[in-house]
Amino acid sequence: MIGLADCNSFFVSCERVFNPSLLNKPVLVLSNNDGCVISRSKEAVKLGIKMGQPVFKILDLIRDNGVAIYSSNYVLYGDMSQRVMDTLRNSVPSIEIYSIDEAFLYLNGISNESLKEFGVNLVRKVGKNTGIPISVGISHTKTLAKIASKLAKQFPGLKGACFMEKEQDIKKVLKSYPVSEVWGIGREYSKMLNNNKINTAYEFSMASPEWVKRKMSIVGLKTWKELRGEPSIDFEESVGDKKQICTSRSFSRELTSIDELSQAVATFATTCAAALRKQHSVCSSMHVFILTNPYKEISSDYYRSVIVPLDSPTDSTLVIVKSAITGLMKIFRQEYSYKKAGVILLDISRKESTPADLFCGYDCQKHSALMNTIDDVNIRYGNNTLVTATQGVSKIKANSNHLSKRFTTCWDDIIEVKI
DNA sequence: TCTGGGGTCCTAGGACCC
DNA sequence: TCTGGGGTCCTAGGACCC
Repeated sequence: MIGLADCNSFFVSCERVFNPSLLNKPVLVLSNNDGCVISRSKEAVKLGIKMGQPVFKILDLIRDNGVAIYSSNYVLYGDMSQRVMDTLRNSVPSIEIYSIDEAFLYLNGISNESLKEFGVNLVRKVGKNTGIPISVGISHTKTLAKIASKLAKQFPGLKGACFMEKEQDIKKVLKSYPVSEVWGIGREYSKMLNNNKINTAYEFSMASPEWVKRKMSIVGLKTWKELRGEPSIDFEESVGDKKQICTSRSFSRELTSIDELSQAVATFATTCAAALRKQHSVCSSMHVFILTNPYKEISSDYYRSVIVPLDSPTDSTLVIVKSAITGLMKIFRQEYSYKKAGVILLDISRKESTPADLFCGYDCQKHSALMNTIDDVNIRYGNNTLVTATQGVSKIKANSNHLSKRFTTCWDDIIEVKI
């Protein structure tokens, strides 16, 4: 049997742990720049606030109902996530961390008779250890476990855990489960399926495998099999290396000068390079892109991007920043103002399996030593303590007007709270 | 005024090979 | 009239996830 543990309104729940007055009240956590809603408490959902909704459209609703709002505090959420995962890891044979707030549980060795009780106890244990409420779904496949966890949230009588085992029970659930809510079936496929008179998960599971494969590729076929109880999506215990590393941001205002844009792109490239080194990899090309504001009424839609090949595989911030700026110069146009930019590192491979390049054009060993030092300093004293000159010192600041403290990780914040 | 960010996998089609 | 056939590799774009 496979389980799925899913944190309820995770970001909101993290805020509540350190501010219990938020319990039972409508609370929102906002995206970067305080732009849109990315986590909602149950009470906020009841007010009709949608996931992804732009904040400026619901200001009245927020004011009239006393909704508490928070800027996203990823340092806090990342740390709380680790605590939840630690408890899960200590409670089952093995786990697969699927996202910041979800993990699949491998339940080998636990008898089916005790699984229902096991789920309820796990919910209690995580709540006690971390303060975070979770839901647990248990069934034959990952896709069915996902559905079970949704039911666990939906029906309070289940005490947070739903065990879905018997064929007739599963059939009954699938018959009233909208196909659009099945894991792996998004907006486009839902539309297509609905057009073909398939509205429930059960109807989908009754379609012919040939038809499903033709319309939805083998990915769709895997989902089809999983709904029928046949495990088809692998359990991955360890996370592999990333195959691409992306850093991109929207700006709080539109940027027009190449200097400001260069600073931003250099900063993104630097963040990417640090992540690259963290997984002991090198990259041999990158993608740089810039966008104007797509929501502006005067249509000036403008997306430009360029692939920059590197002379040899590298993990040097200096080389990566320089190449990113070279790319930016190729796509920048003076007559536009830009709302967003990003850098994606591509062609990533393990550093130790990449042969040294005799002709790389700079002193690789010196760069390596320098990068080690930069990483050490930035780990010890905080990100961006040591930066390249291109990044500049007057950073373009994101809007983040409702930020909570880094209660669990930052000494300055902790002291301030105590006082 | 104001609209997130970071990933994965699969397929079709083009370029190229002999 | 008729213009080979079989294969690989790469990339862009489309779908999905949280």
